[in-house]
Amino acid sequence: MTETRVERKERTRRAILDAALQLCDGSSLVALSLRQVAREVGIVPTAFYRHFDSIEALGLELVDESFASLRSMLRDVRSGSQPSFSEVVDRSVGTLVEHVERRGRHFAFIVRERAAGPPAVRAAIRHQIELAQHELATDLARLPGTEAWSPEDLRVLSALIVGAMVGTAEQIVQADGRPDAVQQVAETARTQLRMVLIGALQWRSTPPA
Amino acid sequence: MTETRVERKERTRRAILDAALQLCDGSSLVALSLRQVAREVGIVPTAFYRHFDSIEALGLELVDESFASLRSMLRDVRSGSQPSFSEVVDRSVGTLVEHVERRGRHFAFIVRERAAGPPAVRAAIRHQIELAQHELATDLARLPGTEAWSPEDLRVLSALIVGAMVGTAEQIVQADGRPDAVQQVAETARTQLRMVLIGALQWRSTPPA
DNA sequence: TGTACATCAGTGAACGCGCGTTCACTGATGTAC
DNA sequence: TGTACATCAGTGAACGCGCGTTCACTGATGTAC
Repeated sequence: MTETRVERKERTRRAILDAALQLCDGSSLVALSLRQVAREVGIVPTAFYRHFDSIEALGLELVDESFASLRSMLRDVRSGSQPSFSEVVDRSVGTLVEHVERRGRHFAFIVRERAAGPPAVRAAIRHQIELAQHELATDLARLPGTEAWSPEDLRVLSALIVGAMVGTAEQIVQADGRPDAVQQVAETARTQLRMVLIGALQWRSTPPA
Repeated sequence: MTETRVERKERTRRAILDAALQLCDGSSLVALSLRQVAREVGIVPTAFYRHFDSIEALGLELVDESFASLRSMLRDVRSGSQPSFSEVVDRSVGTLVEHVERRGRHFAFIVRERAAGPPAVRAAIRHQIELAQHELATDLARLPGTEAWSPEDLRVLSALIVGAMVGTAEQIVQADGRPDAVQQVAETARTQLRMVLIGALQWRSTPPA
């Protein structure tokens, strides 16, 4: 016996998640059938039920996995001593690129299902993005220059930045591993973040004309 | 005879497009069947083929329709004399809100299928968004304060603004007609645009720290 | 105006297929003694 | 260590259903003369 029953089950479960992620790449979870997944994994369709109640339940699991890696990414960026804006921008974009490349299918999944997944999956993703925005707002409040900001302004700025990052992740996924395209997207993202942060820093001192 | 054969055909075609838009609301085009559409319209499934080759072809038609209204929106914002930044922001956001509310399902369709539609539909949407970004870059080049900008910086800024507007449209669609929620999203969008434009105006004179 | 023919949007039967889900089962792994 | 029993991941047949697509058709509308 080289593998316990528990380990074998976990391996099948993992295979189901990976197969689902791969098969709905380029389509959507709502167009994915339980039988396709079972076929890909090499089990009989009914065996699927030993692991998940439905494709939707599987989708919720994938949301959790995806955001676990996203949160670890955000933790990386936050860690370390208080850096300059320029450093924050470069490190944030760099970490995003690295993670999207490493977890490409998970990010593609999130980007897709956020708008088109089963309702429960969409709700779960929306919730996770709101959490990310909230965490970012908390961090922004600690940066010099934002002391006088209202919570509302912090929220708005966080939403803008997270939105731009989601857009960036989308384009990296679309670049599909071509290094020059990824570099171009990363450079665009860096410039955009700088523009936003410059605007934000002027926000109180220079009200809109 | 109150209706010619051509008029009757056009009416059915219209009904098919509307039914498809309604039925894939909350799901996706890839999960929509020809038979569902036919049932909703009140024709036999095979009659569908008198109007479209496939659901995908119908989707491409919906993309064209959606962007026709988006382009008219952008034309509205561009028209008129050279206004201040503040006016541009307020009018742009106002027009966006109005159009998304009036053409809610079309915008929801675009937002959804952009990430999850059939490949040809996704490509068509991406192309139209690129066109919109290009048009915006052209207009930005005419505003005072951008004379010294590189084409690349204009492109980056356009992408940032269009991205934020897509995000805003997404949230308006999500607000689903609740006036207070729509107002909140609109206010957020106005603030975001102001932050971005303030940053952009400082861009040359204040390089990132 | 009347007639004969053409067009073509919509019909309805039929097909083979993949789907989700049920059910009773098998047999290797795990546990109690 | 050996035996008897429990667990449970995976099996395989069966079901009814909705799907896209084919085909020959109908009959009202439109056109040519």
